[in-house]
Amino acid sequence: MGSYDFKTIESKWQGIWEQQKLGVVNNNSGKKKPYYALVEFPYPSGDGLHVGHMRAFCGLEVLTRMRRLQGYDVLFPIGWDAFGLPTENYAIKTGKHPRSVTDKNIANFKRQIKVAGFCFDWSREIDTTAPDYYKWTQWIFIKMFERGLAYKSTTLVNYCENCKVVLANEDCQGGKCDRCGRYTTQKEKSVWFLKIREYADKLLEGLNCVDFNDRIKQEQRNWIGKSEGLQLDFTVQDCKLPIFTTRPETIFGVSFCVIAPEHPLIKKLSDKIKNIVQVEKYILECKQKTEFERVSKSQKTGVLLQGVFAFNPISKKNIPIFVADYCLYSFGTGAVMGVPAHDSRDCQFAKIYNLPVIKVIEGDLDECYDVDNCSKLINSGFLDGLDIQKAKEKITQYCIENELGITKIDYKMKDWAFNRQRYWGEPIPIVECNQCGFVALPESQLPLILPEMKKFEPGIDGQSPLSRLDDWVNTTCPKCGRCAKRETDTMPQWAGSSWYFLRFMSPKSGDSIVDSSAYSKWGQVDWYNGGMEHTTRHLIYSRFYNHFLFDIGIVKHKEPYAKRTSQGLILGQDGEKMSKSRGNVVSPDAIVEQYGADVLRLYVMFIGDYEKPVPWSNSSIAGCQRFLNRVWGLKERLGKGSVYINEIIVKVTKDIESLKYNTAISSLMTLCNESYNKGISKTQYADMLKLIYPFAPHMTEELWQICEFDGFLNQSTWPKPNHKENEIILIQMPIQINGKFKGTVQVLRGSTQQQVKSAVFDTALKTQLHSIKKEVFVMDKIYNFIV
RNA sequence: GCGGAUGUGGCGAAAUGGCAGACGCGCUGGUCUUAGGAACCAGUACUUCGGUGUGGGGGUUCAAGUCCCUUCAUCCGCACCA
Repeated sequence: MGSYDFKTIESKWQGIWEQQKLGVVNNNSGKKKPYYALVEFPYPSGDGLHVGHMRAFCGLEVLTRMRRLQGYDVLFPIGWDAFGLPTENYAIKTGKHPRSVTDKNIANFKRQIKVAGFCFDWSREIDTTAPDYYKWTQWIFIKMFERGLAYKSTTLVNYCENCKVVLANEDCQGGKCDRCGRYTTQKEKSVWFLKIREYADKLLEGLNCVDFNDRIKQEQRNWIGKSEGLQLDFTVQDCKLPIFTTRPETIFGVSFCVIAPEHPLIKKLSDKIKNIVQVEKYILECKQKTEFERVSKSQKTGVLLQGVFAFNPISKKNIPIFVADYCLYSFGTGAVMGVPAHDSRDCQFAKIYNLPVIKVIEGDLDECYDVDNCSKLINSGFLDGLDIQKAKEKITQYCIENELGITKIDYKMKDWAFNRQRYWGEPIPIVECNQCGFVALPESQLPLILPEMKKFEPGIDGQSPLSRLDDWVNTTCPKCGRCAKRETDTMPQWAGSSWYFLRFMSPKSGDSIVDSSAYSKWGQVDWYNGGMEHTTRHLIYSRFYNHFLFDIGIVKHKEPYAKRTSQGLILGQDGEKMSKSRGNVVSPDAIVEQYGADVLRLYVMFIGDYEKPVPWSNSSIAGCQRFLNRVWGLKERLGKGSVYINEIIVKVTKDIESLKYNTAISSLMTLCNESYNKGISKTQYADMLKLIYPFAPHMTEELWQICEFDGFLNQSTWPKPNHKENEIILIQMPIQINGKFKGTVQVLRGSTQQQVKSAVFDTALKTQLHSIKKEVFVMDKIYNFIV
């Protein structure tokens, strides 16, 4: 059996599909059910597509190929998330313009996607760097600005010295810059923020009505990090010192207070703090610590504020105050009540400074951080004897009634630091006017085009390149007409990708972000697949954008994506993450060249559990090639015999719906092997080709034509199981004695207990079945005799 | 520390509580070939051939990889969040 000529066949069918406009879907073709499948549009890097993209795209490619045969109108678009640092850095390094670099990279990506046979709707291709696209990215920013959701504020922000850019918390998780890996520093800067925190609860609630896997939901919940507690006012001299706690019931266990180095109280009390020189020195040391040093939970440090005390309004005691950098200014009130008996961090700190440990919850351990909820309060005045929950309620109520505190909710998630001091991004459409303050450009002035620049290196001291264009910077205020200056920073890369799923519905709409009839056809994305690494970045940002657009009446669904899945990484053959430096990168181009697109597609779907990481194997891929060659070879043997295909139809359909591509393919392999043994009819072969088509569309289309089946395979219909009446299906039924497997008997499917029993008594097992105590029979599954 | 997962052959893995290891790779032997990194056929967990085997230990059940308890190990995410 020879192999098929994949090169000729694949380019032939790619040409035909392009002519047929196979991926193109019309917004007005009313009757069919719509289905919107979305894969994350790629960042067109200079390295080209890697096999990870193939896996990410192929999952929904397979689904959409099936959906079209099932009679859906399928929207499966693609575009380019093309603004961003790597392109800009590469352009600076090579002296090219990011536009030309981007265009070249896009052309390469497009070529690679096409030779892999993906069936995207190219008529809807979008590019976030195109002015008619980023017009709307800017428009959304203005809408947020108008509603007070975009504001500028001077505060400490994450800054990467290497990339010379301010970063959002999402861009430097673990304190490291996403782009270059370097630890970021904290810098005081004037920065645009989006009030994503205002949407924290909506983002949490929204998770309850979408079909995301639990891992994704949980990571998002953790990232948002909601905590509910009590904000309670201690007093220091005449000043209030609000502290935030989720454990108000431990209030009688407080033996000290800790405030963050940035806390304003220190300045306020500076003349009363006796050791202010020492305190200021400590604060300076904290500022000079790198993020790494600050975050690593080494020995806790701090300095006592001498001469001042905090008054605990509940226990009426005065307690010492420390400044210590384990207390974060960015969370709660920047001040903590120290309860060393019931908090491990406070305990560590108390040990260093010999502070009293007051136990207020009964328990065997010296330090009981994790007490169970039934434990009773002790040493706690009017809370004594209550369990933790009751005590919590009572103290909270007491504080509110006596106006000592309020219940408060805080989030780990911070507002989104939104501007970048770099060139290759969307200009922020705001001017600053001495008279009117910050003023948004009117919609008629959008898009605000990114001006041409020859030299666009980041400026010294974090100045944006655009600030060097005096002609561009100096403008007039749209409100009062006086002189004004443009904002010179650009938006982060996440801006353009936060709403792109909407643009695909009507990519050319000139007068609105999305055409309303197009929106009413497609609405939510039915299934969105992308990388796990975007869970607390793009996925959260785009949900935020959509909730906002819902609130201003642009979209009708609160949540943009009904279902979200994430493919696992494809690792190198060595089991390590693919990277150029390790030299373990597999290029899809090389695989397509050697094996063809169908084999590559089939293999990335067969390689393992779709949602788990899996190492690439250069030898395993040959199995997929053999399989396709065997399917090819079957065409010579049609009509001689018959094979059971109904179960396979059901299984493949179900498996494709539920990300179990590997088992779908393995059952097709079994079918193929059986067809060689038992023979296969022409109609069964037609069904088989349909089932393989989503994975290996080129070869199956060719076989469809060779076998002279009707029309094109891509226009046929997805097979349905065809159960013939009185079809005789024999099965091997396992027989157990005392729960141990003893052998099988061949019976008709659906045989009754009596029928199976008599079959068993026709075998040698009969001799072992003397005094039967009990029998367990499950039709078509098992017969267990207890003797 | 918190959260989420995952532990099954040499490898990737499969199994609505019902024959553990399907399917594929690799490996062993054979057929056919000038040749084999082609194709085909047979075999491939361990075994003292009674059985034993899904990280370890308990339990529920006629029946456990699967459910419950416990323990160990690995991976991922967040991480001094009060």
